[in-house]
Amino acid sequence: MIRPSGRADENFFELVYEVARQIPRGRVTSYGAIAACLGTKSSARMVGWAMNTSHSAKPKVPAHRVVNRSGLLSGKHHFNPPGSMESRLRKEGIKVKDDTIVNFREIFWDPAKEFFP
DNA sequence: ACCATGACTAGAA
DNA sequence: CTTCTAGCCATGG
Repeated sequence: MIRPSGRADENFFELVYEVARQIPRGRVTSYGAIAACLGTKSSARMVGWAMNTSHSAKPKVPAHRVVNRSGLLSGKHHFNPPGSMESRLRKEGIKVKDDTIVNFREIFWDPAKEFFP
């Protein structure tokens, strides 16, 4: 983990962006997984908030590859247009049905296990 | 300062 | 499977 402090600060957002940018094409992860990777395991909500403000982040953050722990596209209503999240995922070969990633378990990318070698 | 609201989650029933 | 609870903490009224 990067930040053992367990406390969110300005760096937290940048760290969330960095991790999210490492998500490979065609793979997805969850808010909680990113939070855990940063040492703020119980603050998945803050990861969600970070995604909310990630629209202005540069380089771009693939926020569409971050969903909740069930594989549900809980953040689709924050995209313009709302359907763009699903279409981007489909474009990467990810199957989505009823706002949920079908093979979520198989394409799940855990930053704690695969980001830091 | 107090209170409500979330792109959340783990655990319990 | 569903529903509920508690923990989380930045933001805004």
